Amino acid sequence: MNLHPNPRRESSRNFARNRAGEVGSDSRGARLARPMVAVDTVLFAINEGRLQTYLVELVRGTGRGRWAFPGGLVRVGELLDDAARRELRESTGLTTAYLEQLFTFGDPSRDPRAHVVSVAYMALVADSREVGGPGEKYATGKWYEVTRLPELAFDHSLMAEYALKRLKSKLEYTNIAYALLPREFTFAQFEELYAQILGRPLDRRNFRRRILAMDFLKCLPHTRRGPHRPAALYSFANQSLRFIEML
Amino acid sequence: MNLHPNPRRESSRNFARNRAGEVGSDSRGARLARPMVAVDTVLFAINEGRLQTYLVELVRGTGRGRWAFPGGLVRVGELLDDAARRELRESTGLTTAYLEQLFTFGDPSRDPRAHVVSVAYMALVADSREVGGPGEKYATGKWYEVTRLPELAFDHSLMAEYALKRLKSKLEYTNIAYALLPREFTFAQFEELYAQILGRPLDRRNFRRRILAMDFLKCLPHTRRGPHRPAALYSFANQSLRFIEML
DNA sequence: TAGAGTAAGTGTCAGATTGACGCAAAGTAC
DNA sequence: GTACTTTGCGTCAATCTGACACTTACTCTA
Repeated sequence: MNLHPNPRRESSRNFARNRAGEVGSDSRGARLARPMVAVDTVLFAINEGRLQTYLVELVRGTGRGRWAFPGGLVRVGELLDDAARRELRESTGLTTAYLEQLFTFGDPSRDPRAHVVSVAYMALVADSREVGGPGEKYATGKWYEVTRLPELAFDHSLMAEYALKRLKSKLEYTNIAYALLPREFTFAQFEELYAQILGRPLDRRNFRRRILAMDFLKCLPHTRRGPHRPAALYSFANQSLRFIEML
Repeated sequence: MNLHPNPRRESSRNFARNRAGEVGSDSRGARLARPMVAVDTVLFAINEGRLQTYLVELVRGTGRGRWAFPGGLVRVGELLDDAARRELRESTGLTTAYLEQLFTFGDPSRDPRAHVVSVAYMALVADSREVGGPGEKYATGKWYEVTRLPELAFDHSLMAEYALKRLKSKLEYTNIAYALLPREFTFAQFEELYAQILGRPLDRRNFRRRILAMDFLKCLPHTRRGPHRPAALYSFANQSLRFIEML
């Protein structure tokens, strides 16, 4: 990050030739004999109390007609995070979302057409209605419950698994839930979110005690009124990722 | 992972052209306008009771004379893990080591010569004496204490930070220490390893209680004899990564 | 062979945390 | 005002954690 372009730099072209030579080049020539770099993003949201993820239907290439997470090639000069954000914007219209790098999948056979190294991301949004159409690149875009995904293209089911695992574990020791909830919410909503993602019921009283001890929620002065007893409203003290102190 | 090369695949060349067109191509032509993919490996070992990491001195290019973690470009058709293993073998002679993917660094300015996306790995060896010379590619190879690293090339100090953080946290909830210890060891060695990596002293009695409760060590029938009271010898029940049950 | 030196090995107690458990309060709808 | 539904809270027992110091077992040397 603290690197400055060197004034006496070699040209990119020469560098490519050097490095490719260095690693032993492919018969088709050094310039083509390189894997490509892509990003793919697993986008999560809670819809009607269910954890869902956004899939797009592929129109081109081998995966045609199959479902996948939105993604695409990284451009030269582009940050990985920016590439993920750009692809997400192009395929969902989202301009802001929580975004986190997950893992990089590089098996040369993961895409039958070419060696594409894909950096997988996880993204979170609070309101799936912010997500527009699938853009021009894909046929359809659709939310699926994470427990009922269709068959996915490439190695995207691995990515799904990985993303869910990461989300689960970050729920336990960070305030990451802020990215999946509206600005104000009841404790019941909050608890349902945890139960839904962790995939198991939680004891209401113990859960409340544990969460309030973590001290990242603040109780708002007003309440949500409805057919039953009014519910206190809460919001997050920080709308950015915080790690909970663990000993 | 469960993808098979498609018999009716497009040629790699066409695919590259399609995809590059799809993302909006660079002025110098689609084929060159792609980031390169590299791997870099942060290798750890305990030497004389200190956590150290292996650095190589760069001979070519901009970083010449500076220190860096061993790494290099990924070849077409090569798994990322294999690339990391290959580079590690070429620069240290190591044929086996614990290896784990850490994070992918893709800032286009991280290498002033070209846009190189680097997948960082962490590797662990039990005995640094297994590590031979730096191979042909580098001028020198040397072990440095993690607390006293020289200035590093590229963004490698970020990688170092990242690797150390990962190692610390995995110590807490896995048996990863097996990869840094000889087959048999005393409890004192084990404790020193933790204290060294975590960077803080541990209470011997509490630590022993906690570790033995995790139940991944087995006490061997023989002891290490020396000038003082004989020490019981231990070894790991599993020589592969296990996660400790946490509620 | 006895005493000094050194590292190994062990137990307790107080305070904090966790998990199991059920009932009263506050609204709306009829 | 009664029924219904959701919210919101407290206690107890068991477990876990962190602080804390002395005894044991061996070697070396005088």
